[in-house]
Amino acid sequence: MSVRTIAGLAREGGVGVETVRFYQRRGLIPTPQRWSRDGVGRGIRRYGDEDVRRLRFIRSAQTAGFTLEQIKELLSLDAGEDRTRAHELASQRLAALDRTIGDLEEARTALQRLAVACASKDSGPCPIIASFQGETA
Amino acid sequence: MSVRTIAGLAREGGVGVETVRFYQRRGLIPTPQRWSRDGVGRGIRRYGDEDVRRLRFIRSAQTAGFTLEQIKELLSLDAGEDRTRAHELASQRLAALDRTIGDLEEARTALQRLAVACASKDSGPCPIIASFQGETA
DNA sequence: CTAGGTTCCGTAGCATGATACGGAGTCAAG
DNA sequence: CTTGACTCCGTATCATGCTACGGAACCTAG
Repeated sequence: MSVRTIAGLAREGGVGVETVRFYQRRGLIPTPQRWSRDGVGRGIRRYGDEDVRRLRFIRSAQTAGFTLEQIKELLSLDAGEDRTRAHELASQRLAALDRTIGDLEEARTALQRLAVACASKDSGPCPIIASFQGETA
Repeated sequence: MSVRTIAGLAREGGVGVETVRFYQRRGLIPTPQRWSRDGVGRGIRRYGDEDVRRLRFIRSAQTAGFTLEQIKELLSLDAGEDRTRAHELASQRLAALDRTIGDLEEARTALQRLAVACASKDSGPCPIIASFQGETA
């Protein structure tokens, strides 16, 4: 497939149509010209594979923890020459991501402690707050 | 230390005073009675160690990905008898957390690919979007 | 050529988690 | 017993990322 409407783009990107529009308003995705084959009306906008790639990149970058503003910058960098800036953004995010993953693994430990503590059939409350004590946090 | 004002509580919990108030309004932290030694005015509220523990628990639980609403439930469960519900909440979050950690590790790989790709001194744009392709997503 | 599903677009509203403001009350040091 | 910092409280505002609405234009199948 090579050309699609906004609904197709949204579907392939795994988001809703309104989300695509939202990204367009924020300047993350270009708003192509409206186009009609027969030249009668103003037509509707059509999207290509490049738009799908951009949209998917946005979702991935979000998972990596970039804000939409940063993603916007990354997208502009993708076309530019500023390797330094791109590297800087990536490194910073990588460091932050490692901290986050560490925090999450710590949280995971506490959560498992909690799950175990509340699994037994003993009566009485399970120590929810206490399960989260003793963290490096 | 055993008794403190809201500013002390906030400091020990690592949050701002307004955040403590916010949690009180949401019912996550109790609002103690106002108290004045000399019985003249209406006094101010004082907070104990238990409040500090609750506040710290809230921050930890947030890291684990619970929403404030869920944390509110956990806090009420901590005093109650419903081990089943507590276990359920913990298990669900644990599963979600594992998914998140997995996603983040995938993102980390992509990010590292990006950092490496943009580290070389070659001229020309570095393939930011392309660095995020080929994920399991 | 028409019916009804899409698209377009501006604007409004929502969910979450804070953060700020302002004025009156309270406290503690000097 | 004043002064300056802190507290209290209601209400307002913010930041992020969507999600919804409504009416006119557009497109396509029958």
